[in-house]
This record gives sequence, C-alpha cells and structure tokens, in this order.
Amino acid sequence: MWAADCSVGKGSGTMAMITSEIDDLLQPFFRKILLRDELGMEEQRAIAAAADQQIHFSAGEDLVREGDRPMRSMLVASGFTCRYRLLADGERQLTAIHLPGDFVDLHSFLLKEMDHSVGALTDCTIITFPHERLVKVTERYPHLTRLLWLLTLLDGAVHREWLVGMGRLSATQRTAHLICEMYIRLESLGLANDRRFGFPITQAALADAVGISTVHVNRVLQELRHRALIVWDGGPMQILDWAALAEAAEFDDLYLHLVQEPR
Amino acid sequence: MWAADCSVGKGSGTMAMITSEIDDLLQPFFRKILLRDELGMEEQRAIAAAADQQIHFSAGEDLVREGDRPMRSMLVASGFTCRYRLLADGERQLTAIHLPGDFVDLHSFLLKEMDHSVGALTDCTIITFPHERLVKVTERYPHLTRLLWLLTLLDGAVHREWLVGMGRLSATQRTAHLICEMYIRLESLGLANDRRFGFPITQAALADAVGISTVHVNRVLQELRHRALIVWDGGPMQILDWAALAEAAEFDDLYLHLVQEPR
DNA sequence: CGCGCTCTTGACGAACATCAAGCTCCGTGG
DNA sequence: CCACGGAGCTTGATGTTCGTCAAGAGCGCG
Repeated sequence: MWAADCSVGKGSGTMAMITSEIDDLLQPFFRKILLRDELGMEEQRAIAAAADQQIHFSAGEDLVREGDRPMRSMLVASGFTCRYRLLADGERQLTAIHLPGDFVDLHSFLLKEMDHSVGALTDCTIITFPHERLVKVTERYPHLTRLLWLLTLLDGAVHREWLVGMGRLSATQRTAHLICEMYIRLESLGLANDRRFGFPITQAALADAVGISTVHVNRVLQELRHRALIVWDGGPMQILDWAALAEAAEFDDLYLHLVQEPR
Repeated sequence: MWAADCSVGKGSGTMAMITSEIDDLLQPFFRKILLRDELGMEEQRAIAAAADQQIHFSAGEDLVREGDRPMRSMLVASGFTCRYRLLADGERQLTAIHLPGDFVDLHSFLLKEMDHSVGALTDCTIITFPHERLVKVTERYPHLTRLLWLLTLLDGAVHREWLVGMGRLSATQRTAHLICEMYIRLESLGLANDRRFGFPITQAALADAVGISTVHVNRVLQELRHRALIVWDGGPMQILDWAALAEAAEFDDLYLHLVQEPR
C-alpha cells in the first residue's frame, strides 16, 4: 500500500545556500508571518542565519517518518506536503496539508519523537533548520520565539477546524471546506487569485484528507461540479461560486487568524 | 440547544490566592511538565508568580467563547473542561477534553481571538494567568517558554490523533480510544489507577466528543460492555481488559509524549 | 503495444442518523 | 407523603450516507 512504495527521501540535491537564495526561499514564510504581526529586520536575519540546507523531494517521498527523531526542522519553500498517519489495515489519514511558508516539523523541535509522518504531495523544496540553532533563537529572540510558537498554534487551529468538519459535516461539506481553506491560505500568500489555484493532487490523496473512500470522493466532486461550484479536471481548481461554496461548507476564515496585530 | 442554556460564567467565587494555595493548585501542572522535562525551582516560582486568581465554574458554564479576546489564559486545577464549536444547526463538536494541569486557552495568549469556545464538563477550578505576565515569562525564561510551547504542541498531537480516529476508525473504536486516552492521561498525573477513573460526563457529551449521535453512543457503550471491555454505569469508568480495549482502538500512547528529556 | 495509475460507474451492504416512544432516577413543590 | 416534571438513558423502526466490490475507460510511459 502506502508504506511500501515510498522511501524516506534524503531528498535529491541537498545543497548549501548563499544568502540571497535563502531570502528568496523564505519569502512565503516572511509573508505568512507579516500577515499576522510585524517582523523586524534583525529577526528576519536571525531566521535566515538559522537556515541550513535546501532539499528537494519528489511527490510521494517522505520527509520524515513516525518514530523518527529529527535533529532539524523543515520549512516548505515550494510545493505541497502533508502530515499523515497509517492505520493497521493500511488506510491513510491526512491531518494537515502544508503550503510554502509552512513549517512541517517545527513540532519535532520540542516533541522530539515524531508521532506522525510527513510526505510530499507534489515535488517540493524544503529548507532545514538545525534544532540547536532554533534553541539559540529562543534564547535570544523572545518575540520571534512567540511568532514561531504562533505558527504551531495556527496548525492546531486548522486541526480543530478539520475535527469539527470530520465529526459534524458531510463528506461534500468537508471537501468544499478544504477547497475554501486551500484557496484562502494560498491567496493570502499571493500564490493564488481569481478564485483559482493549482491543486495537483490525486483524488485518492483528497480522500485521505477528508476521511472518505476514493470512490466517494469522486462522487462528491461530481456533485460539486453539477452544482456549478467548482471546475477541477486536470487543470487548476477553479471556484465558480465562492459564496455558495463557502456557505455549503460553513466556511469562516476566523480560524486562520489573518489579522495583523502585536503577538 | 446548547448555546441558549449556558451563560458565560464569570464563574462564582473569584478570589485572590495565597502562595501555598497556588502551589497546591499548580501541582497537576508541574507534574504534567515534570513527566516530560525538568523544571527548576526558579521556573516554578516564575509560574506561580504569574498566576492571578482562582475561579470556580459549574458544569455547563462556558469559560470563554468563540469570538472573545481574553486578556488572560486559564489553567485547569480541578475538574474536566472541553473545547468545542457549535454548527449552524446547533450541533456541537468537541475538539479536546482537558484535565487538571492543562492550559485551556494558552492559545488565546498568541492567537488573540478565540476560534472556539471552552466549556466546563464538570464543576471545576481554574487559575488565571494575565497575558502581560506571560509575555514577561517569555522575555526572561526561554526554557520555560519552550515548555509552555510544548504544552500547546501536545494539544496539537492529541488533535491529530482524534483526526485520524474520526477519519478512519469506527464509532466503537473512537470511543474505546478516548477511554484509553483519558485513562493514560489521568494515570500519568496520579489522578487514576487500577484501570479505573471518575468520568462524570453525559453520554451526550461523549457523543459530541467522538462525533456521533447520542443514540449511537449508547449502542456503542453497550457493545463495549457486552464485549466485557468496560463497566460504566453511574459509577467510575472501569476498564476490564486494557489490552483488548487498546487493541480494538489501535491505541498507542506515543502521541502523548510521556518521555522525560531536555526540551 | 502493453502496463500501471487514475478516474469513473453500478450494485450492494454496513454503519450510522433520525424519529419516536418509554424508561429510570431524582429533585421540587403541593 | 406523593404527584409532577425534567434530564439522561434505552430501545425499536426506518432512512440516508458512505464503504466495498467489481469492472471498465482514458491516458501517459516504457
């Protein structure tokens, strides 16, 4: 099933970085933070200085595995990744989808042992941050520390939103909700506009995200298409009627905390 | 339904505390941390000094509501509380159950606006921590800051575990899983032993936690009783066959990170 | 050309929701 | 003391949602 056919990638093309390149790769990350607070130049330099390598992963590869004890945390610079767990019967459940600017295992910095795996949904580029450098950041930059903490709290907020959907919304509503969430998160980073975004994942992966079978996700998508809410067939995901889609999903972006204020 | 009959409690009996009383109330909290790292005397004093008031809430009252912007965070000293959200049709979904020693809205410290509500499942006692004092903790005590951060990461880990269950386990498995989780968390704090613990919540609340109807939760409990896995009828929850219950639920306590090591 | 992956469709069954009613327990007021 | 009412628990009948099984179609790739 899933465990068998994807190796833990060391990732192809590990390489050291020059300063201007780091700054480019960190842009989505800075943007994500600047949507929610201010970030001083010194703090930006501190983050850039804590960055180590960039690594490329191919779709399907694992960045880290349940049970690992990574010595570094990973930030997505490009591409889509996901957190997931496998069950006894081989079924898979995603617990988050991560975009450029997201730390995927800042958790391991303090939790130490991974309680879930992280995989690449598409080809992606990652920046690594050695834990010992992150410790130093927390020793010297309290405000920056609070911002990193905030990022993990945002992950928690998204987890809760997914939980509510899983418990109380229909498969169609959850799927619509995920589409809304992906769009708002991408648009806030400047990576999408016009109610349209690239979403190059399989229906099977989408099924694992919303917690249904691949057969059923297919029918759900047909329903969303027939109700003229979306177009998604090989090309980008296009939202035809945002208001209707958001209402169907009971989507409210409060939980994404897209408000700039002192933290 | 739910929103109507429970007011936001200011809580009865707000009162200032004397030092020895604070220390008593903080015991479950210290214990929770000491299960996962060391905590110096100075750090313990710093936390105690940041505490402000104690407040009592009655079962059914809300501690904070979605949309609030609290100026303080709350730590449970006794009793059970829950995070939850209400949906358009009045249905409720819990996203976490909190025990003594748990911070229930350390999140609001950085997220600012509450994206969910917190309610008292039983009568409970709370200790409040003004946000401005928590800021000072993060400015002066980096290691303690990391520990507070860790606590919110643990919340996230539990969220993910629930998500996996909601997506891929049956109602019976999720219920069994929650029982296992409650027991291990309570036992680790010294608040339960002998495979038995007080669990004074209604079947309706349990249904809201596992995301099913009250009728179905009743049938699930009967199944667990008939399979001789638990006893739960008015008295404490008693686990008759831990191994079988944990196996049925695919329960593994890794996600609770009950390992003492430097963070 | 053939193989594998993804998407699609139909038939059927299992898990769970909903609706409705009755039960027990317990506190309250007459 | 008992009647009453409410909250929580229990049970049965019925319907919907979604999973499973099976098969086939389209498409890229070696």
